[in-house]
Amino acid sequence: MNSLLENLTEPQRAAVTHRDGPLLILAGPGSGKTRVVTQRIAYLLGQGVAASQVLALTFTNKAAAEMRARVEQLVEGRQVWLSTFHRFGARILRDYSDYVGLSPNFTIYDSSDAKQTLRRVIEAENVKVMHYTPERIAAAISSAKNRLVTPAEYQPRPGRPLSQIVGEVYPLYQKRLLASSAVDFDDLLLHVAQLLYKHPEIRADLDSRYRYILVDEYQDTNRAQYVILRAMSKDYPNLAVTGDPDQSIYRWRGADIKNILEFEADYPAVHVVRLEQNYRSTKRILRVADELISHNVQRKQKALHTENDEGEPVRLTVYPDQDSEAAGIALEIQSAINKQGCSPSDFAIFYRMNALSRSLEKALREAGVPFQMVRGQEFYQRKEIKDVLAYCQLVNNPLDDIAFERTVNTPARGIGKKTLQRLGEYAYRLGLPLLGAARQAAQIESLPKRAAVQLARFVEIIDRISAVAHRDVEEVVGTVLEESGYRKSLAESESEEDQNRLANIEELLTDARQFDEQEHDSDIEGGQLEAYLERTWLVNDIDDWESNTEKVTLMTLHAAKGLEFPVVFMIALEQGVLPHERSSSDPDQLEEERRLTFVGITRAQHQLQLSYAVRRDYRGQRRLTIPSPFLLEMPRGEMEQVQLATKSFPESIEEDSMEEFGDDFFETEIDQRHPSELESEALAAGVNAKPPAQKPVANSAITTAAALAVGQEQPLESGLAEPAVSPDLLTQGMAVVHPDHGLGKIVALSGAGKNRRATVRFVTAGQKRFVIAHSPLRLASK
DNA sequence: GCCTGGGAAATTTTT
DNA sequence: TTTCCCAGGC
Repeated sequence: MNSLLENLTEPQRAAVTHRDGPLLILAGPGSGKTRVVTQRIAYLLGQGVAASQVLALTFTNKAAAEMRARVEQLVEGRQVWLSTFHRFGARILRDYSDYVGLSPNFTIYDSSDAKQTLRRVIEAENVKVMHYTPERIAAAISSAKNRLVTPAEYQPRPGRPLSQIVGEVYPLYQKRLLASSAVDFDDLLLHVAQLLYKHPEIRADLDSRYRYILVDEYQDTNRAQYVILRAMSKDYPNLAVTGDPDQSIYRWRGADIKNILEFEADYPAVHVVRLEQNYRSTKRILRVADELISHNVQRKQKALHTENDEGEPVRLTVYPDQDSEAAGIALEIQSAINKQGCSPSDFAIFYRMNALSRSLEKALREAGVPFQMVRGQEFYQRKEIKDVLAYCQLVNNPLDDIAFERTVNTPARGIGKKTLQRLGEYAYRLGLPLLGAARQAAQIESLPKRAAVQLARFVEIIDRISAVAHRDVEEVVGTVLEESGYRKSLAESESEEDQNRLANIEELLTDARQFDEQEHDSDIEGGQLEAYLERTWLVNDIDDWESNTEKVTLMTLHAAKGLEFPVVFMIALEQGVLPHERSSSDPDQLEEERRLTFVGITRAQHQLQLSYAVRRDYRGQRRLTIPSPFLLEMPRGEMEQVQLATKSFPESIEEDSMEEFGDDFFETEIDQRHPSELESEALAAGVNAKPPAQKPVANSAITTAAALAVGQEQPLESGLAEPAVSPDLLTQGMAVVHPDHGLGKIVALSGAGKNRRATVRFVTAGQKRFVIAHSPLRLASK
């Protein structure tokens, strides 16, 4: 046990060994916070606390997985409950579902299901929504739920049309969810919070069941989470929270930074530990981060320091456009791997929005650098996967109308809009779920005989699946595929797209089998299927991000929180991107964007490059950019600027041709300045600008390599391909070249003339669909 | 009832 | 640029 504490600093040890009473760990980035939390768990167990009395809550699945692995290392085989808040909420709700009006086998709707439900409600009740989209309304409802405002409590504000609509829709929406025995993500917290304050005996029970609660990223908790934690720490106030106000980046989801700023007021007996020594980054990186974040007003003063090396200057690189930004980074990584023996996993590239990753993917692929992208909700969100899972969902919860609607005519079995409308009316009148109504199809007068028969057949399918619902998930899924005819309909299809779907479905079977093998000790009463479904709803991907794989990591700044990498690239530090344009009006939101930037910077251990592009194409539009104001808030003395610009810069924005890549595309000096470059110029002047020739060797070598390669790329490509052809001349099986994806083969064609589309399978980039007339596809020459 | 094509709208971050 | 929705034709 003592060895457990040996390598800890004094404050770390204090946090680990604090036994009873509230504990606030203010942990700066890279201060060993996760280590402290996991060791604390081990310490408590070592002190004789039962594993079942410890509850550790995180915000994301990634963090939970990471922590679980570390705890497992420290105390093998001791099962502490460690999960995300939402998953915890789901488990609690299973036990107490009837208290909140749910059945124990309730469904969890993801945002698109929730949106769909909202649509149905608006439609059915004929609510006037004016110009407000379902998304806007959903966001407003979500925000109310996060603030713990129930439908009954919601007060529309006069003069706020959106709130008037929400006041009308929110209760209907909630009623609909309950009727389907479904919850949305927010309900997982809202219901639990209500349960706790409405039922003192349940509160007391849970409070004593979880005597030691640890919370990670406490700065990101919202009102509902706050109330849940308070309720469970009354009789046993052994609540240990860790967090860093400077890393609060989920305000938009209702996170209330006050929760952590006022923790000491909430728990007067609190013991506060500050972890301010950073073990991750170089002094220079840390100073840049520290100086930037000091521009925030809403924060707790913190003295970050490190005993690490001074390190290299933080680099600020200006690229002419996003493609050279991507190519430059890709080549730099490539050369570091080849020449310096770095591993691809040493590198990470962060961006503000997923939409910014495209150029990077392309550039890395072309450079032959392996990478992994962390994108939320990949696999389980695919249409075919959701279709198949919807059958399982309906079998698991027959009240689930969304699942019914999704499955009833997928694959097509002749049950159309009219039939569904009539069925819906009947169900609504009698207060039945759609599946229940379908069981009575023969008695619905408005339904033609044929439609009634089809519905009855569908009900039979569901019943046949239900018959095996208690078996292993793989068998359930397999039965769905057979009985529903889903597999057959895909297998019969000629299109490559459907073949792909088929492959995905096979993957789902594999996933189900793995689940059966690994999670067989599940203690959920509803059995395997329910446990599996819960995972598909709350875990965003089958294979989450892997830290020990030999790949470069691409992710959003939000996803990067809690991670660290030797070398970090942050792209698009541009006004409107970082900070995001939707945050510019509100000072609070601007502070959050600054924190987001802070989070990104502090992920870097040894090297950090910030970059922006002078012009950037975004949703089809070319824009000249303005450098992020955050760059001006960073200490210039710690930074060095690299400017890659072009002589032959297009004079007008309309000019959409990029063909003038020449040998002199990259210049080390700016000869002819584009108006927008004046901005970057001004910035450059302050930032220790050095002529590239005098830069450190490593940098200049890389820069030159990047410049050369990018400069040559274009002629190389065009040399390989023929000029564009008329769309109708393309036939299946033809070899084509795409500037982004390289060589591919046409596997399917549809439409004609300028609407003719081609599905192309690329050698390296997988399968893509194009409108030929608008695509840069060329015939490959022999 | 089903499918296709055309047009319009919407684009942050995650459970 | 992509995605979603709807109308119209088969």
